Amino acid sequence: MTIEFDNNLPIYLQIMNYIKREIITGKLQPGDKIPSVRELASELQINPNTVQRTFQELEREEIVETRRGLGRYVTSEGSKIMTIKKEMAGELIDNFIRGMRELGFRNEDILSIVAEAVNDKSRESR
Amino acid sequence: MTIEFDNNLPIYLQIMNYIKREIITGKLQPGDKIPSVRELASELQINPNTVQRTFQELEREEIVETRRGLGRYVTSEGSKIMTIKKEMAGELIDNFIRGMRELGFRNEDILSIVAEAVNDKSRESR
Amino acid sequence: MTIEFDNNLPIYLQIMNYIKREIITGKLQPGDKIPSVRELASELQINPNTVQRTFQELEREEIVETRRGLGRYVTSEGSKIMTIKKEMAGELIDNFIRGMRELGFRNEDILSIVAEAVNDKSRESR
Amino acid sequence: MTIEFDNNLPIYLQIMNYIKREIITGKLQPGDKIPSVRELASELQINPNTVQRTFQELEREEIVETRRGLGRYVTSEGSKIMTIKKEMAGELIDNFIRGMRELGFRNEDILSIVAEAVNDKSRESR
DNA sequence: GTGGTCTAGACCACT
DNA sequence: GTGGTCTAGACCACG
Repeated sequence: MTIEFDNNLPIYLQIMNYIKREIITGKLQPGDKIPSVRELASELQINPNTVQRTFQELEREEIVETRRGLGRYVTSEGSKIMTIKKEMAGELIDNFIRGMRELGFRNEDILSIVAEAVNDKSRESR
Repeated sequence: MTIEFDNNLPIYLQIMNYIKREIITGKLQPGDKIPSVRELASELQINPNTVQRTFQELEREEIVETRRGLGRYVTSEGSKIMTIKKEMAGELIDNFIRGMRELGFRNEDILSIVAEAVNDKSRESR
Repeated sequence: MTIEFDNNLPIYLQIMNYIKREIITGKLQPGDKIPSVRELASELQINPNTVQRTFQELEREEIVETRRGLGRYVTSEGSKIMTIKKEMAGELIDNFIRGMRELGFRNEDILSIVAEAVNDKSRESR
Repeated sequence: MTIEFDNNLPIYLQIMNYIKREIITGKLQPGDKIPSVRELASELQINPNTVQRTFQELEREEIVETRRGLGRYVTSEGSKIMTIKKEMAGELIDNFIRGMRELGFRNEDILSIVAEAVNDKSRESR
């Protein structure tokens, strides 16, 4: 596991997003154990405090839960996962459409631009 | 002119975006004078230094130019405007599509979601 | 007469330098009349105050002198011209050599670089 | 570390130049940590904002990079250093030669003047 | 501890 | 009037 950090976004948010994506795409399943703070910190070469903060936030969002003395686990509540996915997608799309409208694009423009981009970029996907 | 400030983004960036949008949508034309630092600061109820920062960055992006002792003007190079629009739109769409892909959406999914969202939100547009 | 203004240097200094060069290279001779403030201002499309300032400074440096009711003239004292030339050249060379030394260049380096540059740039001269 | 400030040039530019020279002459190596904003500000007896401005500009020129919460470091890309040196030297020499030409000096004149000045000033160098 | 942003207010050079 | 720079001091997020 490696993450290329983007300097503009707090590291803890980048890790949060990374873990959420792992869950959404099924690489982390509900009930799976996630790495300990120390493990993850040394693996990613970052400060344990930062990892700690990541997990705190994930817990606040009820995506991860602590089992005393056993470690942290992905919430076993499967419905939560779909909720996260919808939330993240909803945010993405809202941002996008609001931004495009502010630039003066109309609905048809937006649709055709997306259509083009989606195909154009299919080469880059793996 | 009023801007509702969003606390998560630096004010100077929000003003930058605001002005870029004014240019893109034609409310500010190439060669137009933009407000002075002091004017805009008092209008927006913010510190002149913050406005100064905004203009400095816009100048670095060659969107605005200073004429000594006279004030600042939108760059008279019309071609710049299309460039800005494309840059801003490109960034929006890249972010969006990358994000959706990371969430596991496929091209068809993305397209249909956008189609739906665009119509759904047409009420809000004016 | 036209000058392309460089935004980093005050306009009045740029005009001063321009006039000094005209004198040094003999295009303006000692005793020649120079244009009036209004003439020069309208020719260069700048504020008369700026031209006024230029002339004031040139007068302070005794390069130009006012003859009441007749206009301004290049000083008739020929020796002054050589002085100006030496001053300007001296400043240029001091700046240059100090700068190069600060960058760690040695005497030999400086000489060879200048030799190269001088030849390299002879194409551009007209 | 002390800098004698020249009143004609903005302080932040003088510090920028100072740091660039430190890097070029090898006193600051790629990857080295540079002083924190507060440190340098108190050392040079200037306002932290001024130092901040300095570093911001150096960062924009990719000479320095920020590691979040850790401090700022000289870019580890060694090639950048030669680029800076060439840029700075190129600017010096361009200014110099253009200036001398404008004063009516010919290539031979320039060369001999430099030769003389370099030797003349060798006393001051160390 | 670090840097990033912002406010308040000042002085200066330039047009 | 304009912008450019600087000081003084504050608050915040991040690691």
